[in-house]
Amino acid sequence: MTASPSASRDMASSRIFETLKQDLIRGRFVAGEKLAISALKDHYQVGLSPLREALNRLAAYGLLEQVNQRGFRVPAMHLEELDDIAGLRAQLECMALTQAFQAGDSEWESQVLAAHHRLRRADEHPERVEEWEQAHLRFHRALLASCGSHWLLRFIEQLHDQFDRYRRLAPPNPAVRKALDRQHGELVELALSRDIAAARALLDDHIRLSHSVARGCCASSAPDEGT
Amino acid sequence: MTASPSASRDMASSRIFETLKQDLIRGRFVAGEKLAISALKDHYQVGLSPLREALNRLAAYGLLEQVNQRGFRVPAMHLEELDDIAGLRAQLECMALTQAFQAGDSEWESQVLAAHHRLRRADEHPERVEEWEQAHLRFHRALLASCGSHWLLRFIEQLHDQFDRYRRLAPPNPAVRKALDRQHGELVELALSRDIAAARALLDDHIRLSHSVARGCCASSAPDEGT
DNA sequence: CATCTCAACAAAATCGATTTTTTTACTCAA
DNA sequence: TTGAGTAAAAAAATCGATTTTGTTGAGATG
Repeated sequence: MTASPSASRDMASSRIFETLKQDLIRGRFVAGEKLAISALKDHYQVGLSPLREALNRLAAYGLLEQVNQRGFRVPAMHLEELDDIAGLRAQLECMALTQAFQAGDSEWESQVLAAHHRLRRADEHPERVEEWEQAHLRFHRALLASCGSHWLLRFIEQLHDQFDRYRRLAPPNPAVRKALDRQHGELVELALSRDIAAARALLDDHIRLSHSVARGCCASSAPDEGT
Repeated sequence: MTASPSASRDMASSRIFETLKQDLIRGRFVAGEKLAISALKDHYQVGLSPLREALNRLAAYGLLEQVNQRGFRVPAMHLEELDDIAGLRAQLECMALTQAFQAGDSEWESQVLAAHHRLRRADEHPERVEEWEQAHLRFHRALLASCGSHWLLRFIEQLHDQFDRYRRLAPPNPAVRKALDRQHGELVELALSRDIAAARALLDDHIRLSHSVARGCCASSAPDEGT
C-alpha cells in the first residue's frame, strides 16, 4: 500500500500532547504560570487521564516542570538559558551538518531541495504564520536528516523546540526574515556542493542571528530575575 | 534549614518511574518485549494511573516505546544504535569536559575528589554491584558538573542511561574494571591540572573501551536483525 | 499587633469501573 | 489446506468518583 501518513487516528492523549506542545512553543501560556488542570480539561475538551499523560510526557521532554505535589508549571524563561540553548544548538547542528554532508545521497539532496521549495512557497503568504513555521522546521530537519545519528537528531529537535519558545516571543521582523531566507538558499547550494566548512560557518551565523533577535526581545520583555 | 534531600516523599508516580527506569537500565526486561500493564501493576503494587504516567514519562525519555493503540514495549537493541550512542556520548562528554575544566572552581575540584574517593570505596565491595554503579555515575556527573550547560548535561545523562542498557548486558570483567578504574584516577589528576587535551583523549578512550566491551557482548548475544 | 492553630476549601493524585480497540479462536467456503 | 470473515476474549485507553495533599483565612493566643 502507498504511504498515507494520516491514516491512523491516534489516541486522545497523543492529540492533546501535540496540541499542548504547540501551544507551549507558541507562547500561549505565560512563562512561570501554574497550569490549572481542570481548566485545561475544559478548554481542550479532554478527560483527565489523557491530559495528565500528556502533561507527564511534556514534563519529561522539558516543556513543562512538574512540582512534587502541586502540579505542573510552564518553565520560566531566562536569558542565560537562551544562550545555553542557542550555543548548544549551534554546536550540535554543525556536528550533524558535517555528517549529513558526508553521508547524504541524491535522495537527500532531493528532499532538501523539495523542503526549500516549500519554504519559499510558504513565504508568499506572510499572513499564514504557522505554515511558514512548519515549512521552516521541516527544511532544517531535511538538511540534517542524512546525518545518520538518531540520537543527535532527537536532541537537535528538542533544542529546536526549546529555542522556538524564545524566538517566538519576538514580533515578526521582515528584514530579519529576509536575511534568514537568503541563508536558507545559500545552505541549499552549499549542501549540493558539499562545502562543509562554508556550510558550518553559515549555519552557525544563521543560528546566531536568530539568537540575537530573540535575545534582544527576551532581555527587554523579562529582565533576568534573581531568586 | 539545612539541606535534607530525602525529606520529601514524592508521589507514587515518581517512585514507580524511578524504579521502572532502573529496572529498564539494568536489563530486567527483555529487549523488544511488550509490557503487560496489569502484570506491572500487580508486580510493583501500584495503581493504573501512576503506572501509566510513569510509562509515558519513560517513553518521552526514550527508555520505552509507545505504539499507537497497543501499549508500551521495551526498545529493541541494535549494534548500530550502540555505536551511535557511544560515539555521540564521547563527543558530548568531551565538549562538556572542556567547558568544565575552563569553568571549574575549587568547589568543583572538591566534589570531583570526593566522588572519586567514594568510587574507590565502592570498589572494595565487589559484591555490591549497584553501589559501585551509582558511585560511578556520580563520579562522571561530578566531573562534568561545572560545564555550565544545563541542556548539555541533560543530554549526556540521557545518553549515559541509554549506554548503560547496553553496557549492563556484558558480564562483569575484573580486568576491564581495573583498567577503567585507573582511567578514573588519571582523569582526576588531569582535572586538577586542567590538562584539557590529555583529559579529552583519555575520556574518549574511556568511553571507547566501555563501548568495545559492550559491543562484543551485544554482537554475540543478539546479532543485528533486519526488519 | 504579630503569630500560631486548625477548620474549610481547592487542587492534585489515585482508584475502580467503563468504553474502545486489538488480538485470538473458530467457522465455513474455496 | 488455506484464507476470509466473525464472534469471543484480552488489553489498552478513558472516564467519573474518591482520597490525599496543599492552601487559605478566621479566630485564638502570646
